[in-house]
Amino acid sequence: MKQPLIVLTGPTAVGKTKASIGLAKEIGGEIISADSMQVYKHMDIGSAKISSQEMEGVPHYLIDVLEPEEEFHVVRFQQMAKEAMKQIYANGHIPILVGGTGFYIQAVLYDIDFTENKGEPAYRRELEEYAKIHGARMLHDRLRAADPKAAKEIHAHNVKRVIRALEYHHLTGECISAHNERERARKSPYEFRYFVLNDVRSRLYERIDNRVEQMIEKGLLQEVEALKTRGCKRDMVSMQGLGYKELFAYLEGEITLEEAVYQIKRDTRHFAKRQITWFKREKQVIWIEKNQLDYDETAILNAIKAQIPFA
RNA sequence: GGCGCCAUAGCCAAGUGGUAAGGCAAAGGUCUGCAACACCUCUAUCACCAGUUCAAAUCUGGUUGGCGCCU
Repeated sequence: MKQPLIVLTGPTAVGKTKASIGLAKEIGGEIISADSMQVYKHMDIGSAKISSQEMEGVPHYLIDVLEPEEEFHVVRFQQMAKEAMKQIYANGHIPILVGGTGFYIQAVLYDIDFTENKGEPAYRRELEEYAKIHGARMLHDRLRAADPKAAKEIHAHNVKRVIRALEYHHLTGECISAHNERERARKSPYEFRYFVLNDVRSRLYERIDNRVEQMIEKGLLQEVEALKTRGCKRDMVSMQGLGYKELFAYLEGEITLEEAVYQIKRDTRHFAKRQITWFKREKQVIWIEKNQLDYDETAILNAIKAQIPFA
């Protein structure tokens, strides 16, 4: 029999955290964060990290487990999440995957296979160099020679993805297009329910703007300053986070504080939009529209619970 | 009251006789080892009216609105 798994996601600032606590308490769940920034210590304000008070005793995994200098990516997330799930099942509880990183959710939900290659930094660097010297077009031509199907699917300007496709081919001898096709057909090994909490766009954007203001008031700038003093560099994965990269630019004198705040709001809205696009494409998702439930927390919880037969 | 300047998409903004650049915002989308990343698609008939001309956002006259200066 398949193991149960609940996914609770939605665009940033929609209210996932709050709903997740209510849900966990009702069904005896434990929470695994599917968030690429909340894993990092010392990044509390900007990542809108849940506080221990807010956890209300519900066990949380993958929050505050890495230093900002450490690298984090899907593969690592997948490993850690699977481990956490094992623990939760051992506790006799239901894992609830909560967070806004759709890619990460997909990786554990469908147990996507990433293990085939270890990566070869030298080759990757060579490709980056090549792109810099000869341009994205030429790099894309190389991909066309190696994996024509992938070349058709990946836009030439998208250097990052082109490099990965080339790297994959170099490392495995297989086309990444073939790999993707195979993985796409995968069925989830879990008995899952995938909830997407959503709200009216204008309302969501308003919440985002307000939340950014609050972050600034709470001292986001000081948080970023501390990270900078600590030695964090802009090219670190952790410093790509919303709020961090913009304030970093401010601290280095590239933009004014006002511009930085404007950009954080704008980029966060863009992010929310991209998240929604992602969830629209995912199969078997259950949309929970807050406005249709009159923004009533109990109603939202009940709507979710009603879809969970195994709870 | 007089004189001068201006009026192009939600915002900024090119174009000064040949059939509306660009940027931002908004919207839609891609994504299978950096994903809070990276990338793609996409929005106007030029304040209004009349005239000149084969042809006007571009020239002329008027109307309306805004800005500046003067009395």
